[in-house]
Amino acid sequence: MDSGEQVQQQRPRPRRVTAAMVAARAGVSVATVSLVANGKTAGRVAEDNISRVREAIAELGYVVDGIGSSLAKGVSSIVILVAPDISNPFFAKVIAGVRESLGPQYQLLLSVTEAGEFPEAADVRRLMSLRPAGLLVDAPNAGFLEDLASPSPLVLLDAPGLESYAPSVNLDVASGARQLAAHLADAGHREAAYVDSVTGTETFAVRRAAFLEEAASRGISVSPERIISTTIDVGAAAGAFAEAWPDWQRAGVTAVACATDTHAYGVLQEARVAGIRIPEELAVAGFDDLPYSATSNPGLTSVHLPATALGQKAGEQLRSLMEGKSLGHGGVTLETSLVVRGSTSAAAT
Amino acid sequence: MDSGEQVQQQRPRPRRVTAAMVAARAGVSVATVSLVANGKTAGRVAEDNISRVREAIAELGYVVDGIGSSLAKGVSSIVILVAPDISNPFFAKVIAGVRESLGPQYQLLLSVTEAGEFPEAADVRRLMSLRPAGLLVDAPNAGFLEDLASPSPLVLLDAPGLESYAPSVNLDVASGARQLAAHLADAGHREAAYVDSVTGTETFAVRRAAFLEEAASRGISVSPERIISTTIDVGAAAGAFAEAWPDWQRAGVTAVACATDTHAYGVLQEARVAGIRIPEELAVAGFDDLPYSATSNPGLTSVHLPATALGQKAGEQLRSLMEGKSLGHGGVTLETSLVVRGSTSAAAT
DNA sequence: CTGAAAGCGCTTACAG
DNA sequence: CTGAAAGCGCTTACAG
Repeated sequence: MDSGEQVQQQRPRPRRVTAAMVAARAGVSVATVSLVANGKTAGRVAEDNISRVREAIAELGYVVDGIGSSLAKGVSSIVILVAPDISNPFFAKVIAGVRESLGPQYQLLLSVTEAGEFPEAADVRRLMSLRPAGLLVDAPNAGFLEDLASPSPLVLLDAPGLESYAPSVNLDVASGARQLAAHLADAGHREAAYVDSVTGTETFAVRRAAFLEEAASRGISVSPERIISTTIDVGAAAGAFAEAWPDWQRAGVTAVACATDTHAYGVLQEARVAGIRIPEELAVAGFDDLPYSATSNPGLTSVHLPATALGQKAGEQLRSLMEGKSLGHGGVTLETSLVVRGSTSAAAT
Repeated sequence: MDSGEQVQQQRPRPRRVTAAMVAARAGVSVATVSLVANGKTAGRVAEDNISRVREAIAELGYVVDGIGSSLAKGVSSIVILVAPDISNPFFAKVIAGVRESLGPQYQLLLSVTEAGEFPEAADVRRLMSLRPAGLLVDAPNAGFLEDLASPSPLVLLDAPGLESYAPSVNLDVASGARQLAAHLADAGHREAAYVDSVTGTETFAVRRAAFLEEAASRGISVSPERIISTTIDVGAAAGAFAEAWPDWQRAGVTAVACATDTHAYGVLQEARVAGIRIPEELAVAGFDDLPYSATSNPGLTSVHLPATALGQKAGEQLRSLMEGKSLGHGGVTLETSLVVRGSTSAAAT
């Protein structure tokens, strides 16, 4: 603690510096100040006026007022990121990627709602009244997009099957899901279960469908009563698994695939409590490949999803849109891949 | 995937509904519309006009324009949350807590920067030009607060020693740190190391100082060369630990305390690779008590920090401030407590 | 109780 | 190249 007791400074409340003040100081009109402040001087402002204004701006510490500017332009510098599940650590990386590619000109507004929920129509309206420069929607469902009808540039993240609504950046989760099913089949599993996310987003439907299809085609049985759903929460998943396990065990289940690593952690946790040996007695796997999946013991087998790249790509696309460029045709799809660790293979760590 | 191919709707671009349109429809002035829309009718608008306006609002789907309103009022409905490390999952809970207590009237704007960095003066200026209704700053340092000089209501989170700058909600991390040192001393450790965060925020300084002091007083030696720092990242911590371990081992180190669980995961990961037995050969502990700490094997001993409560309390305080109430005297401090698990105690899980 | 009007701070045709 | 002016959508004294 290097700060000790500090007395609250009673600074003279700094008056907001306006374009008019800069104009007066530089001896020009506010129109000219606006042109200079926005870098729109090309062939419209004399060199010496440019420097006079720049000086005045620096001296007064002038910053264009975001609100006034937005009202005049009809659009703000805010980019809204809507996502159903910010509590997933996966998401922090997505945000970081978005931030990086968006640059400092845009401010990122996070729309946070109840875990797994999308904002209500009223919330969306309120958000839109901020006149966002652009919108990013993560893991949406069709219903939400129908309601949205955004007049602002819009890019979807992780929205398989919804590409027709807006430019999308997707993850090839189906491929990862198939790799996982194949891996389990190769290891000799014949009876499996699936822990899904209750979030009604398309990406989870795709993960499950692809896994089930590939599993079936490889002789793994996953009957409907062996598919359960919980929120993306370690405790919730642990509880649901604890409740389901006796039946599953009786049915000879030897492998559980989970919609996210977070769900899988819950299963691992409960398994430890219940003394279920992993992977000998039960193989466990998830999606996300969170940093902790490499750390847990045993390590968690997981479908790696490139979170940062997802955010970056989406930010890039949105930026192009906001700058009025049109996008190269077809959405972007990023690769996923299975990372095998000790939770499904005694040979791995 | 229940959506299949959808054809992009070519909706007639929905014209923005303004107060003037509502006024025309209801047969009143825009002033009256504004009063009704803002619920400031008490003794100023006739009952039948209120209902006429309400009807018109509903029929047209009018929403007060955030930008126009902000400009007129001089302040927006945006609350800015500044934090140096959003990649820490701890943070997602803090955000959720803030969101909950702030209510739907305020929009949460996230200021995201490079991991561990605070926004530059220029970034802050740009943010302030949005005329935020309030500011929340997580784990700040004194320098940043000096620069900030915010005219908006401001509440600090996890800002030990900085209470003089603004109302604060703190975590008693020192107490947790002391409990941890005591726990290690009781377990017989005499030579320890510390993995710190490079983020120059006060909370980490307090954690370290309290740990070192209590350790020293209980006969645990942590010489300066046994204090290393990395970003809050599993891989970075793993690498730094790998490099330091040979020396530490030679010096007889049997315990490592980490500034965050994330750092500790890195140590656990590297320990597994290097075949270091936990906790027999090396005891490991962190701060945060992330959900994964209960799941890892061995479980990670950690100082539990009440993340959601932190966000909630801070949101509450800010809300009071924004509503013009003055705050009860003295900052709030939330308890922390040590959770002992297998990483420091063979007896625990 | 009501509305006309000023004003918030800016941007952008427009006339010169 | 430059500035006066209109306008963005709202809120808030103010006069009635």
